[in-house]
Amino acid sequence: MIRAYAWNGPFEKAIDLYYEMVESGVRPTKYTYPFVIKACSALQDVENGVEIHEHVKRKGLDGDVYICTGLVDFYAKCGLLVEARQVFDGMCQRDIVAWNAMISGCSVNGLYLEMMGLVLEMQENGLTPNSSTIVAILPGIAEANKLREGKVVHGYSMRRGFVNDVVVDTGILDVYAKCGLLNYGKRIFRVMSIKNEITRSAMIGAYVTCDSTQEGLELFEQMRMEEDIGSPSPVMLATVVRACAKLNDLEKGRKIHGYTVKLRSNLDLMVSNTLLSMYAKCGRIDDALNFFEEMNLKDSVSFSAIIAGCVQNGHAEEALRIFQKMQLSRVDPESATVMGILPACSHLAALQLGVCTHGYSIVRGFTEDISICNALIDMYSKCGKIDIARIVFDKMNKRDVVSWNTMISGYGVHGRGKEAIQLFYNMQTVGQMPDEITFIGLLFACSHSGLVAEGKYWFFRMCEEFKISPRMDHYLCMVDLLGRGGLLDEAYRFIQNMPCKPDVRIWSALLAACRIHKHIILAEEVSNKIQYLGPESLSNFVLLSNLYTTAGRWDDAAHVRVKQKDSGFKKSPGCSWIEINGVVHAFVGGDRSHPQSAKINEKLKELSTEMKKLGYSAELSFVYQDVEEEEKEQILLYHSEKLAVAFALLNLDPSKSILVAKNLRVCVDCHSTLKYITLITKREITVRDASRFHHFRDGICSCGDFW
DNA sequence: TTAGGGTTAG
Repeated sequence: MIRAYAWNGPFEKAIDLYYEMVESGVRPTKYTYPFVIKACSALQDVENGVEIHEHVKRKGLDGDVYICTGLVDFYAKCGLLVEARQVFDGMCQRDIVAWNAMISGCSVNGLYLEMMGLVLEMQENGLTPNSSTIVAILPGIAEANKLREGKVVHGYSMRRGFVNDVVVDTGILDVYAKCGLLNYGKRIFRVMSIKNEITRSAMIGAYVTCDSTQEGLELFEQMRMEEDIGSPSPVMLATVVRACAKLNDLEKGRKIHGYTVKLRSNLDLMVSNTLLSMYAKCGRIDDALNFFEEMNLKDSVSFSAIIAGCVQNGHAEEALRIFQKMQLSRVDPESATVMGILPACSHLAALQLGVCTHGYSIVRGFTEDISICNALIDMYSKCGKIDIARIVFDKMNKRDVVSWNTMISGYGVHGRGKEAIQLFYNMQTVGQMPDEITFIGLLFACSHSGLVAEGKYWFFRMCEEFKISPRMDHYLCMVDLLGRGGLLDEAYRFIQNMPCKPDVRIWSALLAACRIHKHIILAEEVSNKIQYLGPESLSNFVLLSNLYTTAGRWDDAAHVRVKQKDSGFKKSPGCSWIEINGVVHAFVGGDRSHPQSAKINEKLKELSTEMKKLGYSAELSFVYQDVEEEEKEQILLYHSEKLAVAFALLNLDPSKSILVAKNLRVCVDCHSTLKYITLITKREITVRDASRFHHFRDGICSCGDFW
C-alpha cells in the first residue's frame, strides 16, 4: 500500500501509513524505506524525511544502495545539497540512479560546475550517461546559459538515440530558448511527434524569454482555440501572466486573471504571486496591494514581489511597512526580498536599516551573490557612505558591469570625479567592457566635478573607440558639463550639432547653466525654445524667474511667475527626510504639524541669530511669493531641509553625523545656511538632493558650491 | 522536461 501511494499519490498517505505501521508494532523492512522516502521527496517534506533517515540509521540500514539512493534524491530535491552529498559519499556502492539523483540535485540548485564534475566522475567510474542523466543535466545547462555544452549534449543524445523522447526534447528545447536561440527551439518543437503540456509551456516560455512575448501569447491563444490544452496548468498560466507583465498589457493581464479564477488556479500560490507582480509591473500598485491583502496564503515570494512592486512604483515607505509585517508573520526574507529592501533603503537614505540588511545578508550567505553586493554598493552610496560602498566593492570575488557602473555613478554623485575616472581605468585593466550606462556615470561624474576636458575626452573615446552611439542621456551630460564649465556658446553649438532632436531636458540644462553664469540673453532665447517645444516644465519657469531676480529685473521675474501660475504649474512641495533610530521622519517645507514643531522652530531661530553674527544674510531671491522681505526670511527658515537638520540636532546622538535626503535640489540659501550650521555646531551634515550629494563640514561643502 | 519574487542610469 505504501508503495502504491508513493508511486501515484497522495504522498501524504504513504507517510501516514508508514507511521501507523511503526506505531502498531509492525517492523518496516528494507523494502519499505525506499518508498516512504520517495514520498517525502515528492512532498519536499524535510521534517519527516530527516526523521525517517534517523530510523534507517538506527536500523543499520544506511548501507543499503536503494535506501541511500532514495535519500540522496530526497535531500537534493529539498535543496539540502550538503546532506545529499554526505549520503552519496558514504555509499560504498553506487548505481547510475544514485549518480543521476546527485547530478539532478546540483542541476536544479544552480551548481553547474559541481554537476559537470559529477558527470565526468561517473564516467571515470565506468558508468555511461543514460537518458535520465541527460534529463538531469539539461536544466543546469539551461540555467547557466551554456550554449556550447547544450549543443554537445544535444549531439550526444542524437547519437545515443535519446531524442524523439518528449522529456529529453523538451529539456533541449528549453536549453536553446534560455541561450537565446529561439529558432532552434521552434524547430525542435515543430518536429516533435509527441508533445505534452510541459512541452507547450516550455515553448510559450521560450517566446517570452527571447523577447517574442506577443508571439508567445498568440501561441497560447491558438492552443486554447484548438483545444490542445484542456485546462492549462499553473505553470503555463504563470508563464502567460508573466508575458502580460512584460508587455505591460494590463487589459490582457486582467482577462487572464479572470480566466484563472474560472479555473480556480488563482488559488495556486505561484499563479497568484505572478498576478500580484503583473499588477505592480503594470503600474497598478493599488490593485497589487489589494490583491496581496486578499491572498489567503502568502509565502516569501509574495512578500518579495509586493515589496519590489512598491519600490518600483515609488512607495518605498510602504515597502518597509510590509517588510515589518513580513517579519511579524514569520516568513523568512529570501535574497529577492533583500533585493527589494535595499533599493528602498537607498531611496529613503535609511542607512540603519540598510546596515541591518547587510548583516542579515552576510549571515544568510546572500553576499556571495553579485546582484546583492551591487545593491549594497548602491545602498551605501545613496546613504552617503561612499567609502563603505567601496569596501563592499573591493571585497567582492567577482564583479559584473553593474558593479562597476554602480560604483562609478556613486563617485559621480558624491562629486569625486577623479576617483570615478580611476575606477574606469581599473575596469579596463581587468578586461570588463563598459556599456552605455558606464559612460552616463562617468560623464555625470566629470560634469559634477568640473572636469570639463576629461569629460570631452571620454565622450569622444566612447564614440570612436568603444563604438557606443550616444543616447539623449549622454548628450544631456555633455551639455551639463560644458554649461556648468562656463562654455555656454560651445554647449549651444553642441546642441545644434546633435544628430537627433534635443528634448526639453537638454535645453533646461543649458538654461540652468545660463543661470549659474548669469547669461540673460542666451537664457531668454533658450527659454523661448523650451516654450515652443512644450510641455514646459516647472523648473524652467523657476530658473528664468530666478535669473531675472538675480539681475534685478523684478518686473520680468514677476511676469514669468504670473505666466507660471496661468499655465497651471505649481511648485511641488519640497520634502526632506531623515532616519533616526531606524525610523524615517519626513518634513515638508513650512510644515508645523510635527509634534516637536515648537522646539524645532526655536532651534532654527537660535541658529539664525548665531549665523547673522557670523555674517549670514538670507538669499531672498529664492522665495517666489509676493511677500515682505521679513516674511520671506521666515519662509526660507522653514525650508524642509532646515527643519530636518534642526530635528536631527535635537534628537540625534551628538557623535553621529547628520544625513538628510531631499526630493528637490537644495536652494542657495539652505546651502549657505548649512555651511554656517556646521561651523556653529561642529557637526558634519550630508544632504542628498535630487541631483547629488553635499557633504558639509567646517563651513564648506564638498561640491565646492558647484551644483 | 516547463515555472512565481531581483541590482546600475534616467
